[in-house]
Amino acid sequence: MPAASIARVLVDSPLPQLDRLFDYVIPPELAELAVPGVRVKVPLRSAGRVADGFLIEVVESGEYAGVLSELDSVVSPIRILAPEVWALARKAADRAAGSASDIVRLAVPTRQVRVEKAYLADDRNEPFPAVAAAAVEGYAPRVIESALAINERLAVDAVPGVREVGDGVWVGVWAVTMAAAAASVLADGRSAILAVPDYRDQEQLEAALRAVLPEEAVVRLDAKQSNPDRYRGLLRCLGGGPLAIVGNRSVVYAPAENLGLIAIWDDGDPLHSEPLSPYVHTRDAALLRQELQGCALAFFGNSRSTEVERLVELGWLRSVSPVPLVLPKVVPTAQQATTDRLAAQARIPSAAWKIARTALESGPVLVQVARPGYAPRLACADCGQTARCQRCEGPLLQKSARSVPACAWCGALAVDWKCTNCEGEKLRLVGNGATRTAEDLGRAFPGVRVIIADGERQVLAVGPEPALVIATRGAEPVAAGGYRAVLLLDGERMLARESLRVGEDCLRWWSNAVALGAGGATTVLVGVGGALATALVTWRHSDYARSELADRRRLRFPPAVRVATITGTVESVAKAATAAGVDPEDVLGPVDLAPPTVRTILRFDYNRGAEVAASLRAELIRAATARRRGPASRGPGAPTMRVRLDDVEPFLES
DNA sequence: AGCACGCCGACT
DNA sequence: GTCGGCGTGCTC
Repeated sequence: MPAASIARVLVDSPLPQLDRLFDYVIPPELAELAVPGVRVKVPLRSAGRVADGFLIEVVESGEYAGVLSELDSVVSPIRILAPEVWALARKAADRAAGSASDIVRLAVPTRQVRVEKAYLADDRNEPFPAVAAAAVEGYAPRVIESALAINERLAVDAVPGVREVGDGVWVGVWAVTMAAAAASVLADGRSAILAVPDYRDQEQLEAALRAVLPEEAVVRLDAKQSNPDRYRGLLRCLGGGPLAIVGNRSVVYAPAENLGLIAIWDDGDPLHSEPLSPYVHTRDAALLRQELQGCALAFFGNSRSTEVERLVELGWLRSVSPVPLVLPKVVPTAQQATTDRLAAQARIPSAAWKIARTALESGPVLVQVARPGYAPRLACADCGQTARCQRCEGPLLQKSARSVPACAWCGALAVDWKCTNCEGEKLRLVGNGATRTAEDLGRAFPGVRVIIADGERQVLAVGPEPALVIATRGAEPVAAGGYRAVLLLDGERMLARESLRVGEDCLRWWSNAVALGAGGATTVLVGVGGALATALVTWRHSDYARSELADRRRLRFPPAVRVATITGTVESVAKAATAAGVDPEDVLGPVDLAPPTVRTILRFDYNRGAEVAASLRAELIRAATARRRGPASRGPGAPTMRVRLDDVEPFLES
């Protein structure tokens, strides 16, 4: 054993100026425990103050010229931060101009002492079962399996539809495909990481995995779990055998043994965008990890994001489509006044009403709407001005037919409401929420059961019996046997959202609803035409993504370019923008947010990414170190500078 | 973040 | 000649 080794330690602190490794002498009594990956405590700055950290590496001689302190203690012998996860954290943080410890915090949940003790005491650790490969169906034979075996990177168009994977349990075919892909990797003795945006997808994927893998081969790591459960899952990953690790966004940082595949479902879903600094998107973390570890990588989706399409065009990802192609039947219908009495009652085109009526004879029908509640907006009955809360100016809405209108922001009931414009006292309902649509449809289809599924009333699955299922976008339940028809009612309203990504988002919402239909089911897209309707009807998602990406290139919008959003004082933002050295034409702003905060957006090409991120990072450290400098940035009111790279919605507020 | 170091104004 | 103001900078 060498006389005095040095431990290089990552201190667990969000401060940008501490985001590097610190050297400590390993005292002889800790020599055996001090190995890479363990949690440690180290003295920092003043004697007596200890900070938590992770031991990253043990070296013979460090670069630090000064006098070294001693490692205080090793918290636990478990090497909880795997070396490849550390490498990923460092790389992801650098790309996002953030701190590696912020990523490590996502990767390693807080320590659970009891869980750890139980794990260490239990040396008969669960065995890792042998796994048989399941064929990936719906594509050319063995195309996906062979690609995964040689660590290819794929963009896979999902097969629309649903399938039964257990006793009355139905899931999207995509989940069956991903489970089979995972099984083929596990059968090869390698692990698979499977990332899904939300718990509804998670439930489906887990059900599909249970059908092809033994229970002990599946580990879940998701935000809905309790901390001890997550920690137990993480320890299980360290066990040494091949596993399918399922979870949402931060599962991409799981310490998978012998990683063979990272698979991501529906990468366009905004839930894949990490809301915590440094805001690294699951897709980007997966791409970095694939490069570092050389495993297979696959993006699965019913639609295609412009980001994935860009990588396909670059040749970084290979596009794989189902064989034979599965084309759902989609009919666009104009939002026209109808002469059909019952259809008029339901406020839907008569064609849609007729299709729904026929379909309801054999099973459930899905109706997708944009908003929950009864009336999403209220207006003055006399002058038409949007009604606002008299206390806080928030918009009024009505939750059910007989409830009193209330403020969407503060919840205050709008009693004794008076129009600020014309003194009118009567309110008029504007627009239809899911509840109101449900009432209207219920009247138009007497005797049919109506089920409402939205954020408040979550329904994961419905049976094969005839029923009208009214769901807000993204909250659609899976129907046993698939829906016999799908009505996309609020397309026009969904498109009215002001966002760079509206088209892409709408196509994703609609496609995910279409994919829940049974084979042969008809989807009616109401009130939408043009390129989006064409894309849905032809089911050529890559064509749409390609033309969308071409538009973004023309306008220099992401993902054709990368963007950095900088907020802070006028001076700090201007300084950071200048230091980044991007073309003046690519500096957008500054625009005023809440004074004295301003925001500037920088655009830059991918090949300049590392450079720009490093320069913004340096500026952040400077701003954090030299706080309270000029009189303008003095005091606690001065906003701290913030940097966010590759925001999904860079041109919108918040 | 904390906390020490350091360079100018009022004091025994 | 010294005590202490807080502005500045570092943390192995």
